[in-house]
Amino acid sequence: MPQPAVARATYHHGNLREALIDAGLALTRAGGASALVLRDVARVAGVSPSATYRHFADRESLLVAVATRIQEHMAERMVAERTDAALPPARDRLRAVGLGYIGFALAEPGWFDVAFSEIPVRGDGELPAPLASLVEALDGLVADGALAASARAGAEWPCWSAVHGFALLALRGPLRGTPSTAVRAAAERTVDAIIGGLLAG
Amino acid sequence: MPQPAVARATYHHGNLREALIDAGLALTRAGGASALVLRDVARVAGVSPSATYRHFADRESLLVAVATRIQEHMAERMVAERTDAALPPARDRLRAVGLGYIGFALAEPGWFDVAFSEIPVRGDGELPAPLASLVEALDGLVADGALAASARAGAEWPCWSAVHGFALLALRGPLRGTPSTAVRAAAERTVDAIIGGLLAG
DNA sequence: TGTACATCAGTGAACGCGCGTTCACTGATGTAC
DNA sequence: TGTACATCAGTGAACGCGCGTTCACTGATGTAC
Repeated sequence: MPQPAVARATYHHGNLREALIDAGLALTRAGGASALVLRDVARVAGVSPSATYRHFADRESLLVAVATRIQEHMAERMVAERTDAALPPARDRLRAVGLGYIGFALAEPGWFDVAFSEIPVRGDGELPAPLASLVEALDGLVADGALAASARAGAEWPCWSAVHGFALLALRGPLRGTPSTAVRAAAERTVDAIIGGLLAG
Repeated sequence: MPQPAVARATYHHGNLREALIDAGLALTRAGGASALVLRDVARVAGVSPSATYRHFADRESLLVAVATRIQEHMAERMVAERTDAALPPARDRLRAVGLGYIGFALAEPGWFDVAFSEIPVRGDGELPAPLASLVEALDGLVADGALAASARAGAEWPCWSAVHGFALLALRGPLRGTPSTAVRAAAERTVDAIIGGLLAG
């Protein structure tokens, strides 16, 4: 039972909305979406449960706010790094994006759960923040001539499917409990296979 | 509020265990794992809620029984058919298995949820029933020389990852609501990409 | 510069629902003699 | 063939917990005059 993170000096909190999101981040990091319990969020923020309703209409609103924050955080962490110097840069960038997605999921399973398993996807057709680097990487491959312009549309789905599915199999599926080096090898193979197939097709 | 499926004539049910599983199948088909509510299951089976405890230790046990049944059902439906006569038979069989997995998920989202999203995977290292045809298809590719024997180990993961991820993106992700022909095209592209990459690597 | 008052941001207690689970019980069934 | 009794498979009511949410309230803050 965590105590209030910060004992408040004043009756008015000052920045409760942000504090609630921070509390949500702390709780979901350890426990996933189901750990976002309003009583707990309020306690961690040092406030009574009903105070949350001054800033969020309901639990779902807070969950969406937390999920969005996580997606932004994930996008920052996924700035592509070189993973294989033998590959052409554009292709390696796509590889890094894929491995970064999986890497984040395995490093932060609770957050990944909130950001990509529990949240219904936004209706506006906009992709979540971490997908922006996927889009960029694919555009880069077209610019380099590695991917035909005519094949660009919809190229996100094979890529995203492979890494998303792998993350879930590794977190909740039969790969759970497998030594991390073996998981890493399987992740690389999955990413390399989907990219290879995409560029060959 | 569904009424008892069958009004019982006798005090003793006769085959309540099976009836409870059937009720679970009916409920989860429409509502996924969260629709497996013991009161509802009992009502559909025409029995009082506490009667379920004579046959299952708790909700989780019933859920596992229902999930297993679904997996068996899915495996039966996934008997591979030719999908592309231009491909070598072994390769086309793998393609059919992948498209079958996705097809089942899209046709029966509630059941797919129970069988592959909510259930923690069995600890015995055994793969769920529908994966047997994946194993067979991969073995067939090795027998045909399309896949090197040295590359056989772990080849399940890229394949399963791609179709599993695609199913989830199509059911809960941004592809939800897309016309089914477009979804089908994206599914085929995803399956073809992962297979192409796997056989090329 | 001080006072009245609207407004905003909290509190604390409780409501209410969903739902797994338990408990004391009753009806039906089979088996020994 | 009938009776006593153990055993099994149900019933019905209620417990109890988690947890989102509401409601009447109180403390703090800012603004008009």
